[in-house]
Parts: sequence; structure tokens; C-alpha cells
Amino acid sequence: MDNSPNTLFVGSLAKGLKILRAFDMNETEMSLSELVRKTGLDKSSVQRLANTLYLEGFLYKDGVTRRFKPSLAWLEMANAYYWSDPLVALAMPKLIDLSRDIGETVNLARLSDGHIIYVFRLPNTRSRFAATIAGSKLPALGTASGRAILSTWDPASRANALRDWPTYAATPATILDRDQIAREVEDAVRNGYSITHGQALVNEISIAAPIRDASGRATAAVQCSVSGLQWDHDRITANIVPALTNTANSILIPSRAGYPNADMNDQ
Amino acid sequence: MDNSPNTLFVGSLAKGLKILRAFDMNETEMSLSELVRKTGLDKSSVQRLANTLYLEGFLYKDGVTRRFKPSLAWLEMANAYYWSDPLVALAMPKLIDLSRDIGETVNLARLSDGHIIYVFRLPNTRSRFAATIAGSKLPALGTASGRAILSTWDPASRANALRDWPTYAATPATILDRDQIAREVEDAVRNGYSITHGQALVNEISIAAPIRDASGRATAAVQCSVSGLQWDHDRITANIVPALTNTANSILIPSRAGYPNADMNDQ
DNA sequence: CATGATGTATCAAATAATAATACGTTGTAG
DNA sequence: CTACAACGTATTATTATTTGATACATCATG
Repeated sequence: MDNSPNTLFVGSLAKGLKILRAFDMNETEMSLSELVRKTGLDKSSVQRLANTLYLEGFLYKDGVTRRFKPSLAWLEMANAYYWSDPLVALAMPKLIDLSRDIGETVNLARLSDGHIIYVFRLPNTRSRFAATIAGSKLPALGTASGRAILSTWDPASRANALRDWPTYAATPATILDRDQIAREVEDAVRNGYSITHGQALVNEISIAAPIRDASGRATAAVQCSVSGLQWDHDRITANIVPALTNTANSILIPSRAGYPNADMNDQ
Repeated sequence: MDNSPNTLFVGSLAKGLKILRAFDMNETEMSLSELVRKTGLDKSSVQRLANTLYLEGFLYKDGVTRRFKPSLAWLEMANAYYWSDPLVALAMPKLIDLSRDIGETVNLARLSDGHIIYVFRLPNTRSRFAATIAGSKLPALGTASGRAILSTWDPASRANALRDWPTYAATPATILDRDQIAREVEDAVRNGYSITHGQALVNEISIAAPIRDASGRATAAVQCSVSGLQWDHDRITANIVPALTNTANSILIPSRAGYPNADMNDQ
């Protein structure tokens, strides 16, 4: 496949990871042959690799159906991530306060390769399941968080992102026109926050404010999601935006002592 | 090491996983040589494996310090887990309601190999960071959730667990005496819930109710954590316990069509 | 009962991972 | 200012490990 024929590259490990990545929202548990189909790997390889993952506790295996699925070890990995990302510890208490304040769902979003990943979420109302769990991934250009982040970038980087980042539809209302998205980002530059209607879920309004680093540039955002059936633009501007932007602005990312602010996560 | 000399076992993959597991609460980012020390693997192996994990996007690498740390891919794995565990979708909306009701932190806890893993958490008050992030792992016998779960087991299995499961201290107040823990479990059998004081965090009171499957046996629990400085036993019994047990009882795990209720996760 | 799909087990062949070694850089101590 | 130690990186011959073809077992279907 895409194996670098590099001597510093362990193909078997990469194949194993490919099996881990085969599980997602749509494929929550898979048989051996389904894994073969989805990964494109050899049957024998999948057999050995999946078995290894099973023996190592990274996959559960149903004794009856023989199907594999993710194990709780996957959550322990998330836990290790949470400890490793300084922004999480920094933002968590403030987002908890914000969540209590406005009584609506708030999220911490991070940028990763043109996509937004929700790092943690504090749901306050029943909502679509997808909107309540961490680790969800969306094209950044289609999210309030992505646009809020972009609004802090210099014009050149912004233009590149607006040209290169992916866009695909999540709901019928998803905006795919890059010029229109560019205008939304311009709005965010002026306002200090971004707002979207039904981009990820129908009738969901998202409001996001960027979390700037010492240089003023953002790679993360605080996002609030509310129901379009219960909130209109005026009430959002009055009751949510101030608290949201305050929260985002109060999160001060320390530039690493000795080094310029190099962030491992962004871009 | 502990390699099964099995032909269905891929050693390189297992070593790669060992590197992933090296990251935890205490070691959030590691250099090459730190990884060598922590994993016990050969320097060259770690070099190749870590490099592979980096190329595959499972580790970030700081360009300046050359240190590795978990990537956002670890959260995407958590996301796949959430989709794969039917209990999560079942419990999430009810826990959100519960969280609003009582205004305190509620968790979904799962049993895994004598330990409790917090599957998701809905924090409502600032608290110790460790208590706000998913994927945390604690010895089941030391947690309200673990005891609530055990209280639903038949006496024989319960006795085995009380004998075999690990116990180690998380706070100075942690109870390590297995006879005393057995009495706490007996209390839970009578009451339908379990309550602990300062077992995981100082001054934290935890209350947990078991989530029973069709046979009446539990491998998961709803847990609520409150501050011992603000809550006493009476108020907890009056204001939290009813809502908590109601919530837990309202979560009905469907036995899989055609199969007896075989759960891949437990024991 | 035959057929096809799937999970499991085995084994010879050779590819792909190994670990020793050497090199370049950085930071510290003498 | 030099020497040394610690670390990350690169290279290579050797060999062990992974490979994938094959065969067998089990189960569901018509």
C-alpha cells in the first residue's frame, strides 16, 4: 500500500494501526472478513494482526459471533491524551463554569489537518448522540470553531486554508461555497466569534470563539451549541456571546519557556 | 518479554502498542531514551516503532525537543469506542438529564478486569482534573461503582472478586481491608446503591447505582461525585439517591437477539 | 446434501525487522 | 576551551519474523 520503503518504518505496526482505524461511526464491530474488505489487507495478515490486538487487549472479540470491536483500552488512550494536552487542563474548569452559566452544551475544539476535533464536550441538553461524544471530526471550514480559528490567522495563511482545506456536506444546509465561507470568516474577524446554522446537525446553531496563543493566533476554540428551535440571533448575541468570548479570552496559553511558541498540534 | 511464541502473534505490533501504552498520567511526553527506559525495548526498536507511529499520525513529535506525545488520533479512537458501545448511547441522554436534575458531576463507569473505567463524565462543578476526564482507571474495589456492580453478583462470584481484585491506595483514606469492603458491598446489596468517602480523591463522596442487564447482573454503574464539604449523608440520601437509582434502573440493556446475554466487556 | 462463506490452523520461503555500530549534535564539567 | 557524556539519527549485515498460500473446520443456505 502506502508503505514508505524506509528502514525506519515498521510495516507490521502500520498495518495493525490500519486495523484500529477501520473502526468508526459506521463500522462499530467487524468480522475477520469485513476487516479484510475494509482494510484491503491480506486475510492471513488480518488474522494475525487482529489476533495480536485481541491478545493485547486492544480489541474485544465476541465469543459467539467472532466479531471484533474496540475495547476500553481505547478510552485509556484518550485519558493519556487528556493528560498530555496542557490546553485541556487549562480550559476544563473555565468551560465547566461557562456550561453552568449559560446552561447549554459547550465544547473544546482543536484544529488538526483542516479538521476540527472535539476534545471534550459538556452536554447540557439531550442532543444528537454525535454531538455529545468526544473525538468527533468535522471539516474545519464547515464549523464555527474552524472559522473562528481561521479568523485569527494572517491573510495569506487564511487564504491558503480557504483554498486547500476540505469541505463536504454533513447536512442539507451545509455551505460548500468557499467564497461564502470566506465571507463568514471575515465576519468572524470583525466580531471576534463565528456563528453557523445547521452546518453539522439540522437546526443546530453553533457559536465559537478562538483561543489565541501569545502571538494572537489560534488553533483551538470554545464552541457552544444550541437548538435553533429555542434560540434566535438576538438572544444568542445577548446571552451567549459575551460569556463565550470571555471564556475563550481568559484561556491564556503559556509560550513554552525558552522556545518560541511552537505548537505540535496545529496545521 | 512476554511474547507468545505464537505464529498468530505479531511481535512488532505488540511492541508498538507497548509504546502507546507508555504514555499515561505521569508520562505525558517522552524522548526516545525515556521511551527506551520505560518500555524496556531496544533503542533501535523504539526508534523505528516511534517513528512509524509518528508517520502514521499516532504520535506528535516536537521539532525542537524531539519528544513524542499522544496525538488527537487517540481521541478519534475514543470516538470509535463510543459508537461501538451500545450502553453509551443508551445511557448518555439519561445521564444528561440526571446531571441537570441534581446539578452535580455524574459518570458512566464500566468494569474491566477488576478495575473501573469512567466511560464518560458530565462534570458540573470544578473539581480535580482527574475527576473530569474520561478513561480514568481505578481499582474497582475502591470505588462506589465497583461495589455497586459487585452487589448484583451471585455470592460465589462476589467472593472471588473480593479475594482476587486488586486494591491499592489512591488517598490516605483508601480502605484496603477486604473484609471491610465486603461489608460495604453487603450494604450495597441491601440498599441498591453504594457510597464511598474520599476513596479516589480527598473529600470526595461518590454514590453509585448498578446498571443491571436482563439477568439482573451489572457490569456498569451510574456514579455521582459530590464534595464532602458541601454534602452530608442525609441530604445525599434525600436529594441524590432517588434520582440516581431511578436513572440507573431506567437503563435497560437489551439482550442480544438470538443469543443469551453475553457481554464482551466483562470478566 | 451440496455449496459457499467464514473462521482457524500450518508451514516453507523470503521479506522485513533486528541490534550492533557509527556519526552528528548538544550540553556539562573539568 | 576542551573532553566527555547523553542523546537523536543513520547505516548495514544477519537472522528471525512475518508472510500468504494452502488446507481444514464450521456454519448457514438453498
